[in-house]
Amino acid sequence: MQSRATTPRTGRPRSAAADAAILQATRAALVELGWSKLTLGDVATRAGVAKTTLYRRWAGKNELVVDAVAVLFDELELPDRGSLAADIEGVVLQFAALLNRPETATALMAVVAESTRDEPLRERIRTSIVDRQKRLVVEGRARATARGELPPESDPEVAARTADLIFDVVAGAVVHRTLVSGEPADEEWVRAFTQVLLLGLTATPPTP
Amino acid sequence: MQSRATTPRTGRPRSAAADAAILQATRAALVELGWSKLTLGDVATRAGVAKTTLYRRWAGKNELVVDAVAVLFDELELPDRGSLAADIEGVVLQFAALLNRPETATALMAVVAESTRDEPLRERIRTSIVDRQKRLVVEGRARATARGELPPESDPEVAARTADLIFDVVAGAVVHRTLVSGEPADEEWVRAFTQVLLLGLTATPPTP
DNA sequence: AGCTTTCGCTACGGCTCGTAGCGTAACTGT
DNA sequence: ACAGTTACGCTACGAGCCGTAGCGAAAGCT
Repeated sequence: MQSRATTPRTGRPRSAAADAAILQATRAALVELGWSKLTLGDVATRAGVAKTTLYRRWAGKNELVVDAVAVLFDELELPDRGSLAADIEGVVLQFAALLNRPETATALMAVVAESTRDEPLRERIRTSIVDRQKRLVVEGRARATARGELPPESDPEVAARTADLIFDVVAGAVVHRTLVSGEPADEEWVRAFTQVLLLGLTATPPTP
Repeated sequence: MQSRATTPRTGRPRSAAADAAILQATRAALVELGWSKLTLGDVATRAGVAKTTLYRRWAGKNELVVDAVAVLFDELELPDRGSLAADIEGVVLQFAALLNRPETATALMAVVAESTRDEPLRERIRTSIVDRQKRLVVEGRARATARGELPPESDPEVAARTADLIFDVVAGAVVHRTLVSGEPADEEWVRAFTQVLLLGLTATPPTP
């Protein structure tokens, strides 16, 4: 049994430096050119790498860009700000700042568009990008439950569904606000959004 | 003063039938090929029109696809289901069904991606697609206010900001759920989402 | 050493783009 | 009816990018 089925044990190893150079060149090209005008030949030239090398590692533009952008989502953190409301506001602002970077916004929307007709690509997006964000939701809920701000969830299946719902609402709202509506997710907006979300999760229905 | 500054009164008029054929061919090509493999030459052939005719009316792929898809968003309606919750559920399900059509999802994400580097395109999307959806929010709130389910809003500026917030939350959540998370916005999900949203908008904060 | 895999480089056919040029069709005003 | 104006279909073109093939050299392992 070998450590990785896809990695041969013999022959010249793949250059890790080339990998890093290609991904960085991809991000730079995204900033300058955007999605549609980005060409793999250009990326190869920027990275100081032959075009054939690029095609040996990635099947096409989609896969390359997903990998190039995925690491940016690792920057998201969940600093403990003392209350659930403050935590949500903090992570939403971080996410909004990430979407303000031109390479992130363009790349994310473009690959999602392509993924509607490409199931493997969708799976790649899910594992490389979506799941890295979703952990923040789970973490935040656990922290709030420990604080006593949220009632403890007994049924794990219900908890998972609720986490998915929160995740889609938060990420979707920020993306739609910044990219579709084209208006900034500034502090004022984030405060109003957080209030609605928090109320929706914790409040008791008004008694008539 | 002439009716339209861009329409000359002399010469051969542009064929309205060609316009319709081109837009329909664009939608058909989107379904079959998706965004990246869609070529304008192919669209022209499908529509039974010369490629040059297509370029005389649209600047490129982006503009063409926006116009081809915009009309689909006119199908959205706000049937009176008797309560605000039911109204929201209804329109969210409609929107989810619209996003399940392959041409809508692919096209919407792709043009949004391009619009991050193209201000005129963003404006075109806003007037052609976004504003057509936003009217539903305004309409629904007015109806709910008349029913007494929502308190009347005195400050029109606050009302506008709230409408924008609701719109981004609703549309964003549905888009993110179906396209990014890749799971269906079925009735169960819609009910849970509506409950959170409605509670967030109407409930009073819990007294400790 | 010998073997294996990757690398850089060059070159290629194929496709799409967007435009130009031409003759013809459709409509308007005199 | 006739001239003027604009849109149309068609063909052709240079340019650019795609993705692959073939080669010799480099870099590792046994």
